[in-house]
Amino acid sequence: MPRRDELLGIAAGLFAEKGFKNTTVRDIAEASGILSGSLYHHFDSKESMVDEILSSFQEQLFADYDAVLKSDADARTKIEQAVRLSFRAIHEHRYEVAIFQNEADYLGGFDRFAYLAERNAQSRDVWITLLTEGVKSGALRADLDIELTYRFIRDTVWVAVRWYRPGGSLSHEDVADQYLRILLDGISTSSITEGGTRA
Amino acid sequence: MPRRDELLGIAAGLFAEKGFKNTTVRDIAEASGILSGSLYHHFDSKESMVDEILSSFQEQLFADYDAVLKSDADARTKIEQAVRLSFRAIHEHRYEVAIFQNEADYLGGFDRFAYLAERNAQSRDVWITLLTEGVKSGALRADLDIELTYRFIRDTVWVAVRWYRPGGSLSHEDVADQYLRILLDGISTSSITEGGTRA
DNA sequence: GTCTATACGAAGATAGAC
DNA sequence: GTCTATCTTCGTATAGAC
Repeated sequence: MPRRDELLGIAAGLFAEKGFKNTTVRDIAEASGILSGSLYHHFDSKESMVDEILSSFQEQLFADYDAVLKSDADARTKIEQAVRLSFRAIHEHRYEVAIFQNEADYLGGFDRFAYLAERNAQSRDVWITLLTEGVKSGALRADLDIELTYRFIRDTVWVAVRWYRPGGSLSHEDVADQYLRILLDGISTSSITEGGTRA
Repeated sequence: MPRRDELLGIAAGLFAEKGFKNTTVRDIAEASGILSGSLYHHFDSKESMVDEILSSFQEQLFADYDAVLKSDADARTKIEQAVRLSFRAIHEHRYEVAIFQNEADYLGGFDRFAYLAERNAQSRDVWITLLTEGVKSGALRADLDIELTYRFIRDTVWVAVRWYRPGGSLSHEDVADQYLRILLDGISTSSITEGGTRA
């Protein structure tokens, strides 16, 4: 692995654990076994490091979403796929996901990170499309508040990065299964609706 | 309102919006219309400010949880009450909730904020108890992974502080209703279980 | 590619006048 | 209760030697 990538990986771990602002350039250098000045041989600034970490991750993630969106599976399958790929992303890129979750609000305020907001909007489009399809096709309840459901799914999925650990008792596939089960069917044995389709 | 509380409120807003570390003592002073040195007449440090904000909020919140836990309602009702009071807390104390959500991990590392971890454990106890009761009483599916379900609920509820705004199109009661509906019944019109109780 | 040395600014905090 | 002035430490970043 090129030195540059190695350093980025170390930085990502620290940013994810302690936060961007709470991680000093000296911390990153020390964790890498070099001195802070030496980092500037590889990067122009601490900001450039997060930038590279986040942008390369996002690019990959959205390529995956696009593939799901464009597939010809039915609405419900697409939703399941989108959820599963999100948990896979948490598994494979947990530092990147954590940094995005924790810092996007703050970083998004700078011009340089305007793409974060764009990606967010893009992700919303994907989900709103999938959910709308789902309701139209009859796979999802017709009385759903699509916007709220989108937020619910988005939050539910990504927030798992706070506790998910690769190598724990549940694999990312297991977690995705359980989450989907709750999301699709709920935790209750009986419905609270009056006049729902199931009761 | 005593000056002290007024200043705490202003600080809370800034901490919630920009993060603890990203908010400078000078920011707080400026937003309060005074100079940074003057803040130290009221507080010994920036840390003391978050400390006071978080600890007083937590005390109140846990009193509410305890009341639910000790009530003699059935398991399902208690779960609903616990969810509703959480959304009410988001409504009434959104800065405090946001700060806790964003900074607990980092702050929890300091001795002074050890109580945050204790409160977290306490909250877990409440939910595990409620969910276990729920399964035992037959109100919740017997095949639930209690630990995972706890995390799911905790995350789902509190993360709403990221987008909920008082005065928006949905009241906190509306949001709680919709969340409970999804949590309890899911978003689907038909079950994905094979051998579930409903299918 | 890393080190030494250091500049520069920002941030938390203090002392004493008003 | 706030201001003026200031100290100190820390963090980002740079320059040039090795």
